[in-house]
Amino acid sequence: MHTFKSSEIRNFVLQFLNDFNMSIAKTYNPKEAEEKWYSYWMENGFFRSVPDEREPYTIVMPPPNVTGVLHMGHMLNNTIQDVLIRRARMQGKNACWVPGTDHASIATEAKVVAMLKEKGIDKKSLTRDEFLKHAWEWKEKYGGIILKQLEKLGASCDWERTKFTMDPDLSEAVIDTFIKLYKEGYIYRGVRMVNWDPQGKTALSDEEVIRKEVNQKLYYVRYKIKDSDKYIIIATTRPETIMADTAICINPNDERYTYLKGKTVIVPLVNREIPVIEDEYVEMEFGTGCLKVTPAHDLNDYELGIKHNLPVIDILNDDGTLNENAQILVGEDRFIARKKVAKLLEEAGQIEKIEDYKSQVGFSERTDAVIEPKLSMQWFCKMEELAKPALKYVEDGTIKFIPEKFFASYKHWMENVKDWCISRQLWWGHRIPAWYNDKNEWVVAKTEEEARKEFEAQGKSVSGIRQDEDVLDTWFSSGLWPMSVFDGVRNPDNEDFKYYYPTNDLVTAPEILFFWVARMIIMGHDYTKKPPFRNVYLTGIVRDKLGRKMSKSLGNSPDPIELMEQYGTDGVRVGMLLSSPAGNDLMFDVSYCEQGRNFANKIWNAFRLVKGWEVKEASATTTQKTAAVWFQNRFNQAVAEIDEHFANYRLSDALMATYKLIWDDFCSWYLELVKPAYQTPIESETLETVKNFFQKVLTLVHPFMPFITEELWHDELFGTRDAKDCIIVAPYPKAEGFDEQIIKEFSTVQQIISEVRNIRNSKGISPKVALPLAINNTDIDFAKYQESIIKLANISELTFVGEKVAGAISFIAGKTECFVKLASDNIDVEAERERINKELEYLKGFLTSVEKKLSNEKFVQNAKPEIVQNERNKKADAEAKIKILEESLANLG
RNA sequence: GGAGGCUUAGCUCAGCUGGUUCAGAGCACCUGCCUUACAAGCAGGGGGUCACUGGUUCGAAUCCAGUAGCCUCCACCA
Repeated sequence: MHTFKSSEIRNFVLQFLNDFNMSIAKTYNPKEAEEKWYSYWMENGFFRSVPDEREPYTIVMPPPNVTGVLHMGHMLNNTIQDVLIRRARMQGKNACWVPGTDHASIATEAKVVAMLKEKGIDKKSLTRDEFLKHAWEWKEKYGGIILKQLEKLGASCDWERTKFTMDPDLSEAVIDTFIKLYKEGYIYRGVRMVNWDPQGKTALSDEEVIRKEVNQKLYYVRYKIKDSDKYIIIATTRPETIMADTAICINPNDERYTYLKGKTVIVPLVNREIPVIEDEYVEMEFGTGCLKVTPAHDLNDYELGIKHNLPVIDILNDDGTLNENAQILVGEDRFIARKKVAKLLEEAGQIEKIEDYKSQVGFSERTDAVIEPKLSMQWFCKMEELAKPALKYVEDGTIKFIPEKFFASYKHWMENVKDWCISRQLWWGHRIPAWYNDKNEWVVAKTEEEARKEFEAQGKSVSGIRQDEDVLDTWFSSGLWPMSVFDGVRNPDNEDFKYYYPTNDLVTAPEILFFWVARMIIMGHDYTKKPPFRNVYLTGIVRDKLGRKMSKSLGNSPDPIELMEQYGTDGVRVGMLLSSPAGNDLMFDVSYCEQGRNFANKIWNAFRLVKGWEVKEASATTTQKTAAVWFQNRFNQAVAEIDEHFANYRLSDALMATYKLIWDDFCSWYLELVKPAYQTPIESETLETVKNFFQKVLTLVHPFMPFITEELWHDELFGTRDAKDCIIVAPYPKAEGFDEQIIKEFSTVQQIISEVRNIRNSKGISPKVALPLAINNTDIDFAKYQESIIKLANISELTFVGEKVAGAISFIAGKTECFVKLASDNIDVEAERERINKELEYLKGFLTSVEKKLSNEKFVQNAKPEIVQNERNKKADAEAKIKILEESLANLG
C-alpha cells in the first residue's frame, strides 16, 4: 500500500487550490500556455518570412510522408530545427522554415491499396484515374495530421509556405527536371536487371533494398551429365529457379572438373539440355565449385549470360508466381514452389544433401517483400558525372556534415555510385513524361501536344499516342525540395529563390544520406551550380532503453503527443535534446522528459519568488551590487560558451550550459544572495536588476523552451508590453566580455560557503545554527563578500585574525585560510588531525611529482615555457598549502 | 568481404591540436532537511587503473600498433 508523505498531501492540497486560481500555481501548468501562445504567434505572423534586407536563415523541413503520424524521430528532428530557427530569428536574421509533406509514392500507394482491400475493392479492378481519385481522397483526409502535430511541438514554420511534393507547381518542376536531365543525356531507358518488389509490383532502386541475414537451406542438387551415368552436384539456395537454368558454370582452373569441359548436362525435372561453361567468376571453394546459371533471376548470372551468350528464361510473373516457362508448378508462389521443387527432386533421388545456410537476402524497404532480381524495361539516371561535383562540395567544405564521420560513407557511395533506376510501376506519383506511338517508338515531352510535334519532327507516326504508365521514384522529387519549395526550378529568377537559396542548415537522419541528401546536392548543383545548403546536421536514431530502434511493430515507441500532454511540450523538447549529440543515437527514456519538466518548473518558481516580493524605494546593498556584478560576468561567460556550442552544433551542450546558468548560477546563487528576508521588501534598484537578468536568461532558454518563456515574458512583473513585443522576436543575448578575476574570486567565496555548510552537515549541526567564522589570510577583497558569506553560510560572527585559531576546524579555499570554531564538545581533535594529515599526504605526493617533473632536464628543455611556469606555480602553491597545514597540525596541540 | 565508428562514474555522454580547471557533466545514488519560490525542491556527500596489451614521448584518456567486445553503412559468393 502506498502511504502518503505529509509533503505529498500538502502538495495535493496546494495543487487543488492552484486549480481554483487562488494563488500563482506552485507548479508550472504547460497546457494553457501552449495553446495560447502558439495561436498568438500564428495570428501575429511571427513565423512568416518574406525577403527583406536582413540576412536570411533558411531551413527546409525534411518532408514527412503525407500520411505519416508523428513519431519520436520527427520529434527529435523538428525540435532541433525549431531551436535553430528560433535562435536565428532572435538574432535578427530573417528566419524561414519551410514545412511540407512528401507523397511517398510506394508507401502511400501500399496504404491506399490496403485501405481499398478492406473495403473489398481490388486495385486491379480500378482504372488509373479511379485509383488516383481514392488516393487523393485518402491524402486529403490524413494528409494534414502530421503537420498539425508539429504545431503542438511548437514548430515555428512559415505555414503559408507549406508544400506538398505533388502540388501542381512542384509536379511541374519534377517533369521539367526529367526533361532537362533527359536532354542533357543523363536519363535513358533500357532493359536491365532491377530489384523487383513482387508485392508492390514495382522496380526499386538499390537504396530501397534492405539486406538482412536469413537462415536458408542450401540444396545440393544432382544434374545428370548427358550420355553418361554420372551426375554433377550443384549447391543452390533457390531450387525453384532450376527450370530457368541455361548453363552450368565451372572455374577453368578447377582440376576436379576438367572432365566436364564441353559437356552438356540435363536440368532435372524439366529435362532440358544445357551446356557447361567456364568462368573464373566461380569460387572453387564454395559449395561444390559448380554453379548453375540462371540469367533471368540473378544479377551475376545475368552478366555471365551476356558474357557467354546464353538464352534467358524468365519463369516468374510480376507477383512472384511461376509462369508457363517454368513448365511445372505454374501459378505457384515462388516460396511454395521452392519447397515443392525440393520435394520433387528428393522423390526423384536428385538431392544429394541439404545444409543449413545463412545468407544475405534483399527485402523491399517499404513492403518488406523479398526482392526478386528481374529483367525489365526501366528508366535510369546516369550518376557518375552528376556525382562528381556533389562529392566535391563536401570534400572542399562548401557543405559540412555534422558530425564529420559521415563524410567517409558519403564519399564511398559517391565514388561507387551506380545508375539510378527512377521508374516505378505505380500510379501514385509523378507520371513519366514519355510518350509512345502505336509502333512503340517514344519521345520525351511535357505534353501530348509537344510529343506529337516531336514525333512529327522525327518523321514518325503520331497515331495511338499514349503516355508512359510508370511514375518516378519519390526521391526524384524530394531531390528538388530545397529548390522547388521556392519555385526555383521553374522560375529561378524569382525573388524568394534568389533570397533564400542556398539554404543554411539541413537537419535529417543519416539513414537517408544517399536517398535524399546526396540527390539534393546533385540536383541542386545541376540546376544552380550551387549547393542546396551549407550544413547537414545528422541526428541519431531514437532507441529505447534496451538500445532497440523505436518502431511501431515492437510497440516500444511512446506517443510523442501523449508525452507532451504529460510533461509539457517544453519538457519533452528539453528531454529530447539533453541526450542527443549530433549523430549519436539517443537512448530515449522518459526520465529525460521528467528532467525537462522539472526544469520548466524551476524557472516557474524562480518567477514566483520574484513576483512575490514587495518593493521599497532604495538603492542596492553592497551584497546585492556584488552579486549583480558577479552574475553579469558569469552570464556573459555562459553566453560565450553557448555561442561556441551552437557554432559546433552541439545543441545538448548549449542546452546544458543554459540549464546550469539558470539553475545553479541564477537560482541557487544569485537569487539566494539578493533575496530579502521573510516579509521584507526588496530594494527597488535590485528588483530592477533581477528583472533585467531574468528576462535575459529567458531569452537564452527561449529557443529550447518556447512556451514557458513566452508566458513569463508577458507577465506584468516585467512591465506592460505592446502586443508584438514577444520573446519570440526579442534580441538573443550577444557574447560580451567578462572578467575572469571576478568569477574566480566569487568561486572562492562559494567554496567558503560550501565548506562551512559541509562542516555543519558532517557534524550533524542544523543549518539553523549560526557558526562563527575566522579568516586568517586572504588574497581577495573581503569587504565586498563578507555579507554574502554571512548570509548564505549562516555565520554568527565573521572576524579577521592574524593567526591560527586554536581548537577550530580549518580549511583553505583558494588562498584564504578559514577557521570555524565549534562548541568545544563538538570538536574531535583526533578526527581533525586525521583529516589534515590525509590532505597533507596528498599534497606532499603531489609536490614530489611536480618536483620530479621540474628536476627532469628534458622536461624543462622540451616543454613549452608556459607549461614549465605552470609547474613552478603548482610547486609554490603546494608548498604554501603544506606550510599552512603543518602549522594547523601543530596548532591542534 | 570492404569502410567507418564506439568502449571514460550505476545510466547517458563531454573531454578540440598530448602537459592546472586531466580525470568531468547531467541523471541516478547516499545523508540531513516539509527553511515562508520550488520535495518536480534545498544543502552536503560518496562513486572511474579512462576496454585490454604493447609502443612513441621528459610526459598518454588523448598519438601509433595489436587484441577483445559492440554498433552503423556498403558489398552479387550460388
